[in-house]
Amino acid sequence: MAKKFYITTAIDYVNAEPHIGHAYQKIVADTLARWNKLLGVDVFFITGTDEHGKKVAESAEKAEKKPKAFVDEISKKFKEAWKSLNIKYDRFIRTTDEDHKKVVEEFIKKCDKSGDIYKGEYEGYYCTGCEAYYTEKDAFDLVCPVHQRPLEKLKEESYFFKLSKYQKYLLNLYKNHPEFILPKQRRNEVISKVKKELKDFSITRTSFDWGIPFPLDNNHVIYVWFDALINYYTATKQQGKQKYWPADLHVLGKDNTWFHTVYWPAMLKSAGLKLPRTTFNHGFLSFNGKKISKSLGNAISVQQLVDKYGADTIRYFSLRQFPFASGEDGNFSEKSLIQRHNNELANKLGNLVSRVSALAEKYGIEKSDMDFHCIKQTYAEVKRYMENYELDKALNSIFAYIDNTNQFLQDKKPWETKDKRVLYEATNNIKATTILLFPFIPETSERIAKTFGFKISLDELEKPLKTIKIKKSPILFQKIK
RNA sequence: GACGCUGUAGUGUAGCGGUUAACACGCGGCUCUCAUGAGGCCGAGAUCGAGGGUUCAACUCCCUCCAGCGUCACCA
Repeated sequence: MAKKFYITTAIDYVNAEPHIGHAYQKIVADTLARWNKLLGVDVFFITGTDEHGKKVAESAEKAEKKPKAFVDEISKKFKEAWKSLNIKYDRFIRTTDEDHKKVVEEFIKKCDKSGDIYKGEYEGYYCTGCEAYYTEKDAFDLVCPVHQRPLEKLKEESYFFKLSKYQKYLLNLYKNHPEFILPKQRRNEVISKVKKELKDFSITRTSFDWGIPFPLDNNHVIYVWFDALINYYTATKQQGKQKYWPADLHVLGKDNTWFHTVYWPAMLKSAGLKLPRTTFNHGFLSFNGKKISKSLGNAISVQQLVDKYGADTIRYFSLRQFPFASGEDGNFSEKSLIQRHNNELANKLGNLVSRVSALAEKYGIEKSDMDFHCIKQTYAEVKRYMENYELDKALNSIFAYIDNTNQFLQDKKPWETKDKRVLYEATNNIKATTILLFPFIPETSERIAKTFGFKISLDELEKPLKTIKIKKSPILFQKIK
């Protein structure tokens, strides 16, 4: 039986439209999913939207829409954005999906059976003007930052999850499974915080009703986070998908780290379910040097970007520019994107395909006993990088190989010698390059494969190419500016 | 404030005990002409944040300092 790989992205909160920050995460996850598929692994890849909670209810109200109509609309935009970027997921899960609600209810009952849910009082600082609670961090001097008036200390009935009970369990988990929290610096942060103190957390609300009803008490709805995390489990409860549980990799932003590395494993333990293998907590992107912020209104839409630059350019740039594995923040600058598009995609890859296909059309290709050593080596390198989430380095390796092929051509001068075997070799190199590039820039890879008539599959990597008639490729990447 | 991370050519990064300190872009020169005014070759450019220490040997380990950044739970 093939090895399985269950990969998820965070599900996005639908109080605003998708921006490049959301897209970055999906691109990485899609590339990892495609890479594993290429390796012959049985992959299950999900993404989706998180649609409950107070903020969504408020945003809907502002837009003068019913919550459901509102989330339907925004959720659709996320779906469209991922389609335009060729994010090929197996399920797009929404927390308003019927099966999800059922699974969440069952999940809570299981936690209750374990004795981890109790009724208590949620205490916080409340502003009647905002109708919201503030933490002491947000509200200096316990004064509402919006209304500038003192906050009231209020109590509200709420159900709690016994997180405190799992402190030792979690610390053990981090110790015995260092790969549970990647990258390393995030792990350190979590460990030191968990060591300090772990408080139980409130899992229900009564002040609004846009949420899944709490199965143990109908006056309450479930707090969004508790409901949202369970989506990963829900997706595997579908027919035939049970075999994928637990997740092998949760890809998420560092703002979600605490929930995925503390709440989530404790919840799963409580419900008697297996834990995911790895959570990868990546950094944030800024856009042209500025923080992406809904309030600043500078969140450029994914659709706009794709229209402007093309899906593969966005994918390539996102994966090549930022050292994903480091977990550091990065700056998505259009200037750098254009540079990389022109130099790397157009001049190196695009031009190589163009020159080789033109030569092959003119002179033809003829099978030769070529050496696959370099191809094997590049593949091994790329594989190693991919295992470590070093997508930028993997691309660098592939492009070094493209440089090699350009050098090889310069050296052999097939336009003078008309040596069909040289062209055959160059064509094979392009084939290898294309196969390795497929997870990163699928659309372009497919176009190249069509020009040279090969299948995108690892089996083809070292197989000799069929000597079909080749026609000059259309331009793959038009230069920008 | 607590804890943690980072500081390497103009820019983005790699290296993490012994390298002529690497790669990409950018920059300067030369060159081919099959190709998207693309490609190839050569070159300039870094006393590896500062100061101590450990070591036969430090960008690489330790300490101090300076600078920047991150996390600090109900924010998807």
